[in-house]
Order: sequence, then structure tokens, then C-alpha cells
Amino acid sequence: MPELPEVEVVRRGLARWVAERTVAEVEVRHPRAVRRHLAGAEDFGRRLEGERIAVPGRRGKYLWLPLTELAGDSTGTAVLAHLGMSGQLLVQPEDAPDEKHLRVRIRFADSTDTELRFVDQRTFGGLSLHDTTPDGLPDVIAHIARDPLDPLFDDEAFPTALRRRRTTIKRALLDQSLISGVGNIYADEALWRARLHYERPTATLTRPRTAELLGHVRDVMNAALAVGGTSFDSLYVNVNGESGYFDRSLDAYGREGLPCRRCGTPMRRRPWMNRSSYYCPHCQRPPRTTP
DNA sequence: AGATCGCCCTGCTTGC
DNA sequence: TGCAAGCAGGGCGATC
Repeated sequence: MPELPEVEVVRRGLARWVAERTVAEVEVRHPRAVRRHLAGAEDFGRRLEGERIAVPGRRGKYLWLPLTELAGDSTGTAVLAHLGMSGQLLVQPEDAPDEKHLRVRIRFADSTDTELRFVDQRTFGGLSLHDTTPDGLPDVIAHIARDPLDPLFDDEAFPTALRRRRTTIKRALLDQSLISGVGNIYADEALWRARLHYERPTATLTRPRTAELLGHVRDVMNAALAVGGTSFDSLYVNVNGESGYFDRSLDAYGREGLPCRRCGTPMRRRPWMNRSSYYCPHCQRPPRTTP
């Protein structure tokens, strides 16, 4: 559920409440939450302790906490976090009761009485420690493409890269090595705004049409970001445990049977890749099937 | 080598 | 009432 806007909301919360603080103690309560840290839970905790956290970074749905020495020099490492479907990074008072699905607790060496908690019901997400590349990116996510809110995203190269994939548009939007940060919700929203059917072959999209779609991706993500992201239930919250409001503004996702906000035609849901695609059968005409 | 598929996981909802 | 199936679904490794 957390896609780029939700992850960015979390990143901003961490920048405010966790940056500049020094790790005192790490408690891994569920080994699966650190499974991507191949050296194991104990190593994960030991290597974090005593390090200071710098301003968190983000690419697509990944975020990371760069680690520095106390003097401020980079250690060349960062704690990488992915929220998966149900992960939360919460800044909680130390005496707050443990959440049912608390997986990792990080305590700090200061007199502020808050700690960082990774809570994850479905354990698709996790934390891990990695070396960073010269541009500060954790090395294991070097294959993740820049996201559409990244100032260095290459708008000129995108249509070309898109056409080169012989696939359909929604698959391409969800391909994190082509464009990152887009998940099922914002893909459906952007396609609705662009009046494009999810099975439209990428090869049939002109450069202007692709540029327009990219603009819609950015618009819907910025709109969601402005209201704290999308929350359907308590599974997605910011670091203070608060929900976002963008679910009220969704035009496609979850609106099966409800009238299209443009033309009034009942919206449809179709099974797609073991999940769902929501679309307006009038505004988003299916492509002609080629023999 | 790029596209596709199955699997990981828990809790809520639905249907018999 | 109780149980099982269905659904939510991102990312990765295996496979074609």
C-alpha cells in the first residue's frame, strides 16, 4: 500500500524526529524483518549502535538512513528500509506499549524520550544495513530507477525506454527498474487521468502521450503528498501514527460500480496479475487486440 | 536477456 | 457457528 507519496511522508517525519540522533540500542524482535541483512540480526544491531543518523534519503518506495560518525563524517553505510505492504516506521514514546506487530526497536542516546519502531503486520517489508555508492545510494538498490519526483529523472529518455519494453503500460509503470515509486493505486489513478487503458501496449504510445501520462503520474503523487498520502485503514500511517486523506480523492482505485467522476459510467474492476485494475470502460477504451 | 510466474505473510471479509 | 477460501500486493528468484 505505501507507494512513493506515503514513503515520502514517512521520510519527512524521520528527517524531523530521528535525524542527528545517535543509536544507543537495537532490538530485533522478529528475524524476518531484517532478512535482507544477510549477516544476521545480531550483526545488524551491533553495527548500528553508536552511529549517528543523517538526513534520510528516498528513491521510489525505498528509504534509507545514512550513518555518520559522531563527528559527522560518513561511514559509507546506510540503514535501508522498505515498508512492503504493511510496514510502519513510528516515532513513539519509550514507555508506549509495544505494538502487536513490533518487529524492530531502535533506542537513542539522548534525553529525548522517543524511540524508532518498525512495525509490520505482513512482514513483506524490512530493514537492512548496506554500503552506499558514491552518490549515497545503498548499493543493493542501484537497479531501482529514479522516480518521477526526482529532479534528475530523465524525461527525454523515458518514452524511448518505455517503447523498448515490449509490454503493456501498467506493467511498465509498475516496473521499478524503468520508473520507480508507482504502485497499483497510483498507476490506476494516473491511467484514469490520462484516459489510457491498463493493457495498452507501450509500443503504441507516442512521445507526447507518454509525456502527458508522466505529467499525470507527477500530479497525482504531488496531490497525495499534499494531504499526507493514501490510507484505507490503519496499515499506512506517518511516523506519528496519523493517516493521510488522499483516499477521499481517488478517482479510480477501489471505485468498482461507482460512477466515473468524468462521464458517470460505472467503474469496473478486473483481475490483473493476481491483483486488481480499476478503470472506466468509457473513458479508457481497451486496445484493439492484435492477432 | 527480457518477460512472466509463484511465493512470501497476516488479518479481515465473504460464503457455504 | 465454524471453517475455508478469497483478497490485499511489492519484490525477488526461478523459469521459460
